[in-house]
This record gives sequence, C-alpha cells and structure tokens, in this order.
Amino acid sequence: MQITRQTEYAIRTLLELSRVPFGKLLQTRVISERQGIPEVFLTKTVQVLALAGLVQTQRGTQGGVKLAVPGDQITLADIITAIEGTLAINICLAENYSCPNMATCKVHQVFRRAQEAMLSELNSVTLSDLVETEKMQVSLENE
Amino acid sequence: MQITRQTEYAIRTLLELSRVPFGKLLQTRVISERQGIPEVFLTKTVQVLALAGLVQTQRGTQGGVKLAVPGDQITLADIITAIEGTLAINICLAENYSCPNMATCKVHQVFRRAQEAMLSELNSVTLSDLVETEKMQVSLENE
DNA sequence: GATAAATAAGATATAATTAGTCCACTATCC
DNA sequence: GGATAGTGGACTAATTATATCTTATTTATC
Repeated sequence: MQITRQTEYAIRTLLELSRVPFGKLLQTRVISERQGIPEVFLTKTVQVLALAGLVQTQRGTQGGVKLAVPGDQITLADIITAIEGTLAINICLAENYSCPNMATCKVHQVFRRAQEAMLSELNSVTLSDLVETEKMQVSLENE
Repeated sequence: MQITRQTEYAIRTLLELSRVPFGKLLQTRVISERQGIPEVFLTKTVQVLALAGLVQTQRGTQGGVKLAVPGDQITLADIITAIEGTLAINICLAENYSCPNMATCKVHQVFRRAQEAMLSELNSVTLSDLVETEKMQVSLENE
C-alpha cells in the first residue's frame, strides 16, 4: 500500500527540474547527486518519465533532461501514474479488471470513494505549487 | 500502491463472520470454501487477525473463528491496518520513519493530506454497514 | 482416557515485484 | 574525431507476496 522508491525518485527528479528555469537541461548525474539517487537507476526512471511525456531528454554534450510541460501542469498524481501505471488501491479498481459482482459489491464502492478522495488531493497540487512555496520561504528567511 | 491479496482475504473473512449471529464460530475450512481462499493460507491470515484483536479462535471439536467485537466496531481501515501494519502511502508517513526535513517538506504534507482523505473514507464504513446493506437488498429482491 | 476435530506454529518453497548494475550503442556538440 | 550524455537490453540481487507441509496443541465428546 505504498508508492515505490522509484516513484519517489521520480517526484524528487521532477522537483529538481522545476527549480530551474523552464527549458533548462539538467544532467541525470547532477540530479542523482543532489537527491542521492543511484545514477544508473535514475536514467531508467527518466526514460519512463520521458515515455509518459513528462520530461524531454537530449543526448550529447550539453545534453540532459528538462520538463516537457511547465510545472504548473504536472500534479503528483500524474507522476505516480506515470511510474506505476493506473493508480488503484485494490485490484478491483484497476482498469482492465472486471469483478463479477462489481455493480453490487459494497466493498468495491467504499474503495472507489476512498481512492477518489486520495486522488483528489494528489491532483490538487502541482510541481509549481511545491516549489513556489519553497521560494516564498527562502525570501522570508532572507528578510 | 495496492492492498495485498491477503488483506482482501481478511476483509472477505470478516464479512463472512459478520453474516452469522455475533458469537457464532465458523471453521476456517467453511470460510475458505465460501470465499475461494486457499485454506492453509487462510489460517495464517486468521492468526494475524486474532493477534490484532479482531477475531477470536477456539481449538478443538466445535472450534472455529468468531468476531472478537461486534461488526459495527470494525472498519475497513482496521482490517487493512491489522494485516499490513500501519497504513502509509509513502514511507515518509510510516510510524518509525523520520525524514530529516519532514517539518518543511511540502510533498510530505500533500501525502499526509491524501492519506487522511483516504483513511477517512475507509474508517467511515463498518462491517455492519456492509452486511446491513446486503440484507436490505435481499429483502427487496424477495418482494 | 481415547479419539477425532479443529486451530497454532514454524519451517520451507515458489513466484512476482522491486531495485539496482553492466555494457555496448547512438546521438550531439565542439 | 573525441568527449559527453542519454538508450536499450540483459542481467543480478533483494524483498515481498503467496502459498504449502509438517508437527504440535487444544478441546468436545463418547
């Protein structure tokens, strides 16, 4: 019932990318150092994020990774879904699973409500929200 | 990010126990047959539920398993917690985990809100709620 | 007290998932 | 053409999930 470590790596990676001006590239080596993520494993994670359309990569000298869309258009739920596939707290809520008595099963209905409540929170916060707050805190500290 | 099959087994087991008069014993063999749960594995699951104080077991002839408390005092969240330990959608929300920057980490706070929203739903429904509805449906069908 | 019925406990097995590594390759910039 | 950075695929290791098997232990009942 927990997100995987890889999903956390993905969140932290995208947070790093949100902290630099939109369009700027960061190397996976830099991200892995800043966040303490195993480098080779991170490159795998980045590939998944790229496939999901959340980041874009560029090879060669001066290459790296950047956000594919601005940070205010990426929510935590987007990231979790990108790495873990459809977010379902029970198998009976997964996309291509059909429980014979889904229509009447009360447990199914409770799970669905619980999941929607959670998703609603995870969808209400974007990367920008998370780093905006950071900046505000820093400026307060500097006063 | 899903509950395990064992947790589902536990829920279905407790539902079966809620369907009989409070205090009545059911054998694990009967439960496993009704719910299609591997019998030996179910006995393990029952032991965990007993340890958590949700059911009581009795050995010997005429023995079996029964609810330790009435069904209106057991919620879905109780069952999940009994099997999986503390319910935490991210490791940073687990009980004995202390993230160095937990106080200021915005991601942590979002996860906490999301988890509480989910828990609130899972805590709002008891076993009795689930079987009460069943009975109502049955009586409607019989009209 | 013998017997049969039932759970308890612990060891072990198997499978699936998660986490991480290695290496040869391709693209890009200078 | 050399250095740099991501790509892709095969591989390994660790952990968790899902069981099974065997040997106790308890208890009702005859």
